[in-house]
Amino acid sequence: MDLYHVLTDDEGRLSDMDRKLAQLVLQDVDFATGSSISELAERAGVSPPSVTRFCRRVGCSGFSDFKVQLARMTYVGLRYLRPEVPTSTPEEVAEDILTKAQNALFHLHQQLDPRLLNEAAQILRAADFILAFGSGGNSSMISSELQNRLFRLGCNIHNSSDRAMDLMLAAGAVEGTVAIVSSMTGRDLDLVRCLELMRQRGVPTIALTQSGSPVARAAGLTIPIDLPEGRNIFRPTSTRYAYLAVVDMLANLVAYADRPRAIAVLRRIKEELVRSRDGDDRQLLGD
Amino acid sequence: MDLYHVLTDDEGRLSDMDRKLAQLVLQDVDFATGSSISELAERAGVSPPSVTRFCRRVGCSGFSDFKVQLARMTYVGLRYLRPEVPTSTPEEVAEDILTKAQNALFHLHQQLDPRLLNEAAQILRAADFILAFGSGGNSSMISSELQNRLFRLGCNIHNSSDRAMDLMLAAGAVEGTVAIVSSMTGRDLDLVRCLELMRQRGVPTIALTQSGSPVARAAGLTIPIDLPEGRNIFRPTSTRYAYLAVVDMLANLVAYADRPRAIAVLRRIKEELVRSRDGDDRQLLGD
DNA sequence: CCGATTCCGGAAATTAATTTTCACCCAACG
DNA sequence: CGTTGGGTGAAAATTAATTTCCGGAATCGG
Repeated sequence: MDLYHVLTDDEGRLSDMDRKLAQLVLQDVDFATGSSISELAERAGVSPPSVTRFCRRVGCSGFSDFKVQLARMTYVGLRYLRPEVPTSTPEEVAEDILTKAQNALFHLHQQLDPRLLNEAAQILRAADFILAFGSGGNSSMISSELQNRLFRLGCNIHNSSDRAMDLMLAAGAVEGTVAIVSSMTGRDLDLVRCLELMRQRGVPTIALTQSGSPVARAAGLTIPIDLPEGRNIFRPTSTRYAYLAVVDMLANLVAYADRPRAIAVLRRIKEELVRSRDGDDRQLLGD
Repeated sequence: MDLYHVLTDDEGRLSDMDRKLAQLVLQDVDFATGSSISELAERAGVSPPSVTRFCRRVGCSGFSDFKVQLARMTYVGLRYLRPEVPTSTPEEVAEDILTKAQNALFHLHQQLDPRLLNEAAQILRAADFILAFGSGGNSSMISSELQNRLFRLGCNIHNSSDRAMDLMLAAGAVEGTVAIVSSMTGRDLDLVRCLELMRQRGVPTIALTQSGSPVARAAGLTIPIDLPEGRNIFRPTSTRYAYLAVVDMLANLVAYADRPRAIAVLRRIKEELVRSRDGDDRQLLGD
């Protein structure tokens, strides 16, 4: 399924010739997708049958299928293969950012476990009160986004990006509270402390973070978001798209868990908005 | 080049049969990319040569090239074609959200004018002080994100999501100020008022909004973000990804406009962060 | 309304590409 | 040193794509 990983041969499954081909293909994906089997074979210095065999070994049904898979992979992964393209013109910057964002979403898709997501949504749904923590430019955006999305669904929620405040909130959490935290590095020790405090007191905790990190270990339920960091492609900047998508998903699932309530609240908010504007009702359809 | 638009036949350039084929292809891209020319021809009820001719007419060199182009296009646009998949299971919700987000990015890519982007970045770069406005759950995220990204690059910037405050800030803006506003609907009349106030006073204004909207008309420079709203696919929820990407691009371009300054500021911030954490230096590499 | 012309699509033939078969070589191992 | 297994390329076979050519339908002019 994941052609890219097969081609990079992480497991060493490929023979010498296969590796030569894989390298050639990765080096110039456009050529590979555009050429015929014999052109590719010639450039690689092998025979056409070898190319066919190669395609089979990497999991495709034939050369034609290989090209399609390759093309499908590239759109998302092109920059990933040649990461250090210097980006300086506005076109390049735009392309680069979009590709990285799409890459982040793509990888999220590959690793996401919907059951965990759903479990988290059910916990949030059942909460009397939700605390959303996350500090630093990136995670604070996520926690405020959680607040923004969930209050519309009838959840009582407060978000905080203030570490000192977080600790107090955590220490003072009463029964019925649920905490959801975000940390891209997973190494925010104040946050870990908050999670520990709350777990001791029986407050369910959900973390959006790197798996295996201190924050992940301290949380009751972790939704792991692990984007490859190789070659500095997945910096927080692009990782945010994945986090944001997870928030979107959680909000959707919470909404679906109790549609009537969500619809009722959304409608009230919408009415209020329409009243304060020039009849524009699009702003809030959000979900 | 842009296969998707040719296939949707916006210009009515295609013949009846071509349209039939285009529709079939769009309906089931997976089948089209996976099948042979005769399979596709049979399912469409046409002859293989017609398929070849069709491929030529839509700008490909042949059927094989067509499949590759299609595969390249698809990954991003797939769900757009079958939008009303009812989403209820966690898997479907996850898939749906990711696809919509990728769609939004895809469309942004298609319509974005990098020159405008660069122009905006240069204006921001030259500003003594930047005001970032945007209210409501979505645009307030964007304005706070602008603040978060640009202050790291050495820009003096303040963001506000408070309409009353916005008006005061606009009225009081001194020379050297630049305003950048975000409005997904473009119908925020308070924002329009702010823009008018500032333009009168010679304060350059940049808007991220729908083209042709009141906000767009009131702004000095508009970076249009028009995502198709048909069939409710591009609700604000997914449009945010596009807005966020534009912020990313602007931040990048501002940074590149004066690398030394950006690097110096980033380094200072990073040092501070590392000191306050357990040596984790990844959080801020942002760009 | 009729005939000619043009455009378009399909059948068959042609051509090109891919895949299979088969024979060979090299390396590893008995 | 021979044998066996894995892998390779040449050639053949097969399959797929494309071109050619012809026929039919629509259109326009008479």
